[in-house]
Amino acid sequence: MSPLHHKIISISPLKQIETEALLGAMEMVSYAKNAILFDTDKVERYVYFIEKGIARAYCNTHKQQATFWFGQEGDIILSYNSYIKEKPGYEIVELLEASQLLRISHQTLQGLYSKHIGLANWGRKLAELELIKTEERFINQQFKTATERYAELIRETPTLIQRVQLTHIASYLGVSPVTLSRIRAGLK
Amino acid sequence: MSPLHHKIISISPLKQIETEALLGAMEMVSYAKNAILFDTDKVERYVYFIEKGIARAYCNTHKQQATFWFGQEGDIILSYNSYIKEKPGYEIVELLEASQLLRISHQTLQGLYSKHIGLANWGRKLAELELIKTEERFINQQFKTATERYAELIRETPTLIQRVQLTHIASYLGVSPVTLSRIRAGLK
DNA sequence: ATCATTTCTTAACATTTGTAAAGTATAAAA
DNA sequence: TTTTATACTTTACAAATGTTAAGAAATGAT
Repeated sequence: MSPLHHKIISISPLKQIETEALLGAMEMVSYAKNAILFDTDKVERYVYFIEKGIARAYCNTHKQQATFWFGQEGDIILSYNSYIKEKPGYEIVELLEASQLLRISHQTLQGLYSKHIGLANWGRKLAELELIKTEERFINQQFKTATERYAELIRETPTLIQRVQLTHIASYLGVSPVTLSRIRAGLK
Repeated sequence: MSPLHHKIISISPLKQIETEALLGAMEMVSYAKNAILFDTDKVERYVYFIEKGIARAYCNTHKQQATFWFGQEGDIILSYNSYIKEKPGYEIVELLEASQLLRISHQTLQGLYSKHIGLANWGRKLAELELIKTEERFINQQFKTATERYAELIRETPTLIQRVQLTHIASYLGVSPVTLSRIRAGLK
């Protein structure tokens, strides 16, 4: 069992049969660098877990690409908007490197949720963990300065800076590339 | 069955026995105006639904009270941080009016989740819906101006402005009270 | 009703951030 | 390698926001 498999099933305690049902329903897919995984105006049919690669989610606002999420190995890629509301998502997900992803269709997952109580609680825990992450990022975004957030980013995900171009980091931090340059110059 | 009860059980399809188990485990509690519902450094034991009243969640940052959430009738009050991690939350929840809340203990809820698959999926849906809300607010916060966000707030929750003082609204929008005054003056 | 307190607005000034443009560095392509 | 394109930094200036302080409005208490 791969580290990714292990991470997926350790989200919540599962019975043997539930583990097999979940992992058995997943398949590995490969994408080239710069591939668009999700696009706006499409209802996304799959949930993905990143085995290898890096992903970026962004919205197209007034003439800008507004980056609001990065995913690396072990992270989940999921349009909750598209998934819950069964409407086209507002986000675009792009793969910044050649990537390998583990995927499972929403339809299959729904079937598993309605059959196995362990998997229903697994899905609950998954959503709850994602919610905490989003909530923490929201609070950080609103009440810390861009300088503090950049320092945190370096501390907590130092590899990200090396793998992602700074224009995307700037957008993610909610400042212009110029301001990010000034922040970086000031921290030296 | 009250409108709040109805809203709670319509989150996800439940069997009769599940509906009864969930609603039967809830109790109504009353709080005075300005009561502190959650405090930092305490692990919160209950989840609340607002029957009547209005609530505000905030963090204490460098000399500021940073408001990041308001709840009104029908909304859920839940410290996911405290709940999932079983650690003290970072947030304080204050009731801005005399309030009536429906509550259920985390412990009871966990028991229901492990017994009834319908309730496990109800809890999943609940977390997923909260996640979408948080995600949307995050994106709004990062990529819209304070003026746009204030206009949206008036459009979508007009009663909020009347029930909550503007310093809290300003904090919620991520700007100073002075800037909010300027925004309001500009929209006339 | 009157007084005291709190909240909101307005103004002046300082600071920060964005925009535009130029230059430098890096990476990709021929 | 040379050329081309892209990404990053720096500068100068404009626009927006924060801070402080003062006055107006609203609220609460006696």
